[in-house]
Amino acid sequence: MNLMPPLDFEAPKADRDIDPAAPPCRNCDVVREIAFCADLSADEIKRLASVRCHAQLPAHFTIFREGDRAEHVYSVSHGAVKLYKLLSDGRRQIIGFLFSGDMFGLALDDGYAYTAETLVATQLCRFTHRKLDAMQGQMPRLERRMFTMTVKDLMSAQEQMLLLGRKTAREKVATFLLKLSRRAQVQGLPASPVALPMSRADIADYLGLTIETVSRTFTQLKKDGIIGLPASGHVVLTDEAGLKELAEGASAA
Amino acid sequence: MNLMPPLDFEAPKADRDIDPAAPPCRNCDVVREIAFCADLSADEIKRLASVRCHAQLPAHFTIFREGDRAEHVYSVSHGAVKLYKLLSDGRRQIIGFLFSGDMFGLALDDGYAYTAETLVATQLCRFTHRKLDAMQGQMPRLERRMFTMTVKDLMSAQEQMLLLGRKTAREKVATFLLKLSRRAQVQGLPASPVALPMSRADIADYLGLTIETVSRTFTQLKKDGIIGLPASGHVVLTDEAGLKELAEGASAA
DNA sequence: CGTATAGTTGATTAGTATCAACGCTAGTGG
DNA sequence: CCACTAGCGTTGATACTAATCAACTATACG
Repeated sequence: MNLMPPLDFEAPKADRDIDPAAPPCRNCDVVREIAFCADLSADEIKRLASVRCHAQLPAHFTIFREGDRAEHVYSVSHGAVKLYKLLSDGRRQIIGFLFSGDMFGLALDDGYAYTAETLVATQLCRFTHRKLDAMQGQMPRLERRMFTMTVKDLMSAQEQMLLLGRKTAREKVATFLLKLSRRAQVQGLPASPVALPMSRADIADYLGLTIETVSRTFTQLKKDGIIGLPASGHVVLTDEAGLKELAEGASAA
Repeated sequence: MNLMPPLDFEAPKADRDIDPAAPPCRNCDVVREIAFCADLSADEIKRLASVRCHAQLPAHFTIFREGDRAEHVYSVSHGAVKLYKLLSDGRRQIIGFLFSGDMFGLALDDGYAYTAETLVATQLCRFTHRKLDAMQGQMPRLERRMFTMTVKDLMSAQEQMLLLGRKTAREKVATFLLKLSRRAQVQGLPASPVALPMSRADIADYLGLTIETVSRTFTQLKKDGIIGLPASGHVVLTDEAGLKELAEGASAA
């Protein structure tokens, strides 16, 4: 099992590096379309902006920890974030990788249910739950949007349950690569040379495997001509149809 | 793996047995508190009631299938329901067991993402998405309530990811029993002789195990004096503290 | 250029799946 | 009313996937 503790053990001072006067996100065009700011009127965006903070965080920065009092909701402007839960002996399950436009930090009373950490240098939007709640009823489209995004997250989580409970290592890796590829396309990036901003350990903890099994599976898929591994951190989907078959569980080779 | 197809292969005629004039739920007192009808004003409940259907369904009845056009949202009044996803070769993952007050059937465009089937004779409330959408903005507390319930479902799904990806068979079963026990308490039932309305196959497909492993694990927990198995379908939590330790991953015996 | 970290590969083990047989329970028909 | 049968659950023997342990290589960093 994995004994990797969070990489950043400083007191969780999320406020450091959060500058209310920081400029808005870079790739706004794409993000505006998919983030929870989508669908809003100009007026609504203005009101929302008044309770928003931007932050530029370095890679491997702990945004908050499981159990921390849940004060903020976040939206990824640019970069990548992982969310994970830990067992007492250090076993870790990554419950999601987030990219531009994704939202996280929703919680009910009991504090955050997971730890959030940047994978790479990341720009975030931050909103306080309190202020959002105070605007409750005034921005129906925002509430609606957050609801829809949460339903989508739930369905994605259910897909992941199927993966974790019933798929083989090979199927898990295939599904993972396809998911990353589709996510890249949503961002307007090419489907095929997919960037892997996360480590093998992260992939393993996301798929319920060990580092070694992930590595072996990559190698095997490469040997079978299904993927290419040109450079560390990048995968070419040579045979996307083959990957899809694998991902859906066409059990025989 | 499991080759269990849905038990009911009739065309999905959910309308059969759905009688708009049927009486409202039995254990309303409890259900009203926890269902999504909670928090509503009398007026809101009245309006909601006007778009609601009740249904009394037999055990092992398929309510809808993965991929069906998503027309309704459901709330369990009385009974128990399982939700599951299938791989093409029949492998199955149960993504949730639902009881009184639980909601299901939310979907985005692409049809239901899972199949829903009763475990026992079950009474349901049904609402059409269309009519609920039409009331959008008019019943903020209802929307809020559905949102909160979805967030709760998401957090529960994330817990289950940790279970499926990182827990051992023993830990999985312990976690499952505790979860059932806590759910029973919410319904005002005793914590300890817990009813298991689902088969070993269902439990296995919920925990990402096989029937045999579930059976063996129950036997082992009984030998260790942690649980009692007085009759089929019931479990006594003899050593709740021990179960909790197990569930949290206190790895050593 | 040297060291630390991440990733790959190999050998072995362990936990759970698979295959198989058997017992129990409940429903059925004589 | 009771033997019969079907399905569920349990138990045992064996197989196999992925984990563990270990060594080595490649990459990044000071």
